[in-house]
Amino acid sequence: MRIATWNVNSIRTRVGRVVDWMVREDVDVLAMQEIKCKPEQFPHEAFEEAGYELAIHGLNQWNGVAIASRAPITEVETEFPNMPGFLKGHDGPDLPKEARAIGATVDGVRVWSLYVPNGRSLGDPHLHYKLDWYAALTDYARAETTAHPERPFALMGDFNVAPLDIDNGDPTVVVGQTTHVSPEERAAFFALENAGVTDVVRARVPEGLYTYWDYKQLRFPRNEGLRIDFILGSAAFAEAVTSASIHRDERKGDAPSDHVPVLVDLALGDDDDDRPMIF
DNA sequence: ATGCCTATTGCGAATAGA
Repeated sequence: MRIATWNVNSIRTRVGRVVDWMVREDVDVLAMQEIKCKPEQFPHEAFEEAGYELAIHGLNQWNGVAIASRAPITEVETEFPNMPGFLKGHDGPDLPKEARAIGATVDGVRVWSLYVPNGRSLGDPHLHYKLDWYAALTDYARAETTAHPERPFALMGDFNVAPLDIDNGDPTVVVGQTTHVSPEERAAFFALENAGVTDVVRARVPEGLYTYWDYKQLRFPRNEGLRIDFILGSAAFAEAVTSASIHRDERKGDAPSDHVPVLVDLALGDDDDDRPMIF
């Protein structure tokens, strides 16, 4: 199974690019973030014509997540337990939930497409929201990997943290001045990894390969990006991974997303794609 | 450097992204 994540930054603007890439790369499952539309606005025909079914969670022009899959999608959820909500200017326990998470089961693999809150700036309430979101996600990951250790489980998406200094090549992203690299955000990311899910891509790609470059200030031509998009897999998921790649070329050309896709190849027990069963 | 990129809503300026 070839499974990928991509912050598409509006699926309506990017649908041709996204489906072309999926077909070209023989992708079986794609977790998308920032679709920026409601389900009824999603360009589903292009996916269906290419052989994919969809699970979509979008409430308005902000955020929005989806999963496309060649194999049937079951057990769709649009939030994890205790996922925080957010409403600017408000505080409290019962704020509306944003469209930042969708979970589904495909071929026995439990996958989530996640768009972690940005944080906006140091000291902004949105940063507290981001850290609360991480804490609830960490509790969920620990519970899920403990309850079903045999089931491959993956958290995929835009985590909006550059965990290591080598993941930050953007000179405007500075420890002590901006989000994404603060000790608190990095600690939240590492706590998530310590809850039973690990980065299955890092060891398989070159150091200093980013997944995001700001549209401004020639960030991409200067290669001043961030590595903030990840595939975090449980032990059962991680041991099935045979290869991984970051598709930097998808930042080139006309009307790219500011993020590029991240892909892993899984050798599952019932995988009949590429390896004949030998008796 | 007084400007910077893109998308959405809705038709312009505001919000958001990171």
